[in-house]
Amino acid sequence: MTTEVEEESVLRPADKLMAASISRDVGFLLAKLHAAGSVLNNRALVEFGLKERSYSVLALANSELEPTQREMAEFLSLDPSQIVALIDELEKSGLVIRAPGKLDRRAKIVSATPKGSAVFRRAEAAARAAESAALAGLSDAEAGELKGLLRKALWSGRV
Amino acid sequence: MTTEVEEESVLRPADKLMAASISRDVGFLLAKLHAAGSVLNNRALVEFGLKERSYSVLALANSELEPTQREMAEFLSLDPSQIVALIDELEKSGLVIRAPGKLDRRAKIVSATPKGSAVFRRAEAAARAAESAALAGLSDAEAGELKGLLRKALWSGRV
DNA sequence: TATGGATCATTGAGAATGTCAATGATTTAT
DNA sequence: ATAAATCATTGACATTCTCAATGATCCATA
Repeated sequence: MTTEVEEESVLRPADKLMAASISRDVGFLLAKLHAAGSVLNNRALVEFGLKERSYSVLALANSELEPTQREMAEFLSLDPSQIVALIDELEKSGLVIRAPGKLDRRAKIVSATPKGSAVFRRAEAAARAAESAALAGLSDAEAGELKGLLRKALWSGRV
Repeated sequence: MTTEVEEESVLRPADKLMAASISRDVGFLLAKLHAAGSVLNNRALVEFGLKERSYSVLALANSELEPTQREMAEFLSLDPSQIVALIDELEKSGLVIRAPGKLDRRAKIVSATPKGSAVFRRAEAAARAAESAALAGLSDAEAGELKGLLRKALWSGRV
């Protein structure tokens, strides 16, 4: 997520490397598209005091699913200790609260405060716009297909 | 890329969070699939002394495209200084060499040594297997579609 | 109902990565 | 010729990753 994203769709020198075999590697393509999207995402989220990571935590907290921190960690592919830090931040900002799990008091259920919900709704709109920008090369139908394929790859048997 | 990847396709507790709005976010899906794939990739590459990063650099060096370090940095979405470190490693292992650019002697063209090519060929096979595993939920046709959509999103106008 | 082992959030340490500014060598533009 | 720009490199610093240890709580079983 280092290099800048060009506003214009200019033919850049490095694009000659598209011919290399690595550019048929899905892992590489995922990383590159994600990197480009992250720049746009973080740029869109900064006005809400959020980054991609804290945004995704807030999104889960804002759901009605009552996620525990551990569930968040697994779902977001992060270490539990990273979730602690992210939630500390969000809690300090008054966007989420921790509550002991109902069945299991070791676990902590994270939920958005009214303020957190309000911020999330606005941030979500900004994130959607950033996503559109990142997928500008695709039609709406293609973007939908992409989403569907990614979801299927992740949760094929389990959906 | 923290949490382990399950071998079996078991329904896990955190999967309930699929219902959250964030799981319709392409950025999130890209990150998650990439994280899962990275685990498999790095596991497959370790026997060659490579990681995902050094593998991708070696792949570019192994092409006939004579990439400069700067082109590699841009193409791989990395900072030029990270490329320096990666190539230092690969060069120390005798897998690549630096040569001054023909037109521009400031630039350095990185290319694979015969040993580097040999290692790459074997690593590539392992990486392909890892990719298949990461995309086990998709048919071959779907995997191809996914690849095509990712490439189009990245290089729409410029292909 | 007690006890041992497992799982939760949390902390902290150290490694790996990301980010950025400064440098000398070269190129490009004037 | 000179000035500005670009390349690889270095080094400093911030962020993120990874892992092991801890106290609290849960679960299984004797």
